[in-house]
Amino acid sequence: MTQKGLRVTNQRLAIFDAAFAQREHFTAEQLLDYARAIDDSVSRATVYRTLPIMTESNLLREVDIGTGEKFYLPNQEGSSNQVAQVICLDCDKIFEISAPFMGWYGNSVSQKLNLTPVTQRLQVSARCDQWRQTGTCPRRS
Amino acid sequence: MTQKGLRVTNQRLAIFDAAFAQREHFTAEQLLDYARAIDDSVSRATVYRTLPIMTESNLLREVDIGTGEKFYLPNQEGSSNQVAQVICLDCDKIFEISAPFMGWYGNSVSQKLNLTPVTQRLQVSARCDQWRQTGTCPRRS
DNA sequence: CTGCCTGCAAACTCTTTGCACGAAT
DNA sequence: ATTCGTGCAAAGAGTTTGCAGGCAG
Repeated sequence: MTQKGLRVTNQRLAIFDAAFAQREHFTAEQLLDYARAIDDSVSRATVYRTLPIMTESNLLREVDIGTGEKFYLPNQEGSSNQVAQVICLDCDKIFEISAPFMGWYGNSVSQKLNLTPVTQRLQVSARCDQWRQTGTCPRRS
Repeated sequence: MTQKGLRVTNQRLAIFDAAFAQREHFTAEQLLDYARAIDDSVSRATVYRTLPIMTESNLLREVDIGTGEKFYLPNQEGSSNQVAQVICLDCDKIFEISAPFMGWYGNSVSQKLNLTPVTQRLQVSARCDQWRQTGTCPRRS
């Protein structure tokens, strides 16, 4: 791990383990809780200093849905950047959906400006009809 | 303007005029400056209280590109919600591009979850090759 | 040992809000 | 006269940073 001059500390290990144990989106504050359950010496500052390292290494993906706080998700192997987020307005859950057409779309849209696309995000806010009627959210990816 | 119990104040007029005079994206802070040039009694609080009124009335469109601050743009007539934002990573400019197929994509992605799409956003980050080579950004919508 | 890493707390940015005054209807 | 709108300043949420000490290498 010293490849890039990064040191292996107990705090970083706890944060890494906590992050990779998650199967759903989490916030910085939640990650702090999870990491402290492993090593209670982890501080908020270290979490905030470690998150950029992990996202820049493509270990985590950062998801900003415009709610003030950022969400993170472990980057599964094989998960590309061709992913759309569907946010359910009824249960506030974030679903990640494969969107293979997005690459083409980003290209087509960028070409009009003579630009080269780097990243692209499709974000859909949606309602769950079943939830509104029955009070239960049947489909949870 | 009293249709909805809203009062016509000099501050609101200044903010409205300042907003509609813009042809590019602006922030709340910039709008404060512009409005104060018209009526220097306008306060930051009033700008922040007026912006939600204008976006909910569809007079302005709110654009969040995940940089911490929100951007706003006067809603031109005929501009639909089928619009994608292309952010140039070199000049930080935000381009609004018509994206007529977005509705279909939102549907297709939501259907996998049995959800009904409400709003959708496509955001592309891109590089300007010409800017990186020549130092000038030739294409500006 | 050296220098990166850490916790703490303060600082920062953007936005929201409580309060008493002021102005539109 | 009534009620809504306003400025001010403080509060708030989420995130970043300066500093002195600590630990990996």
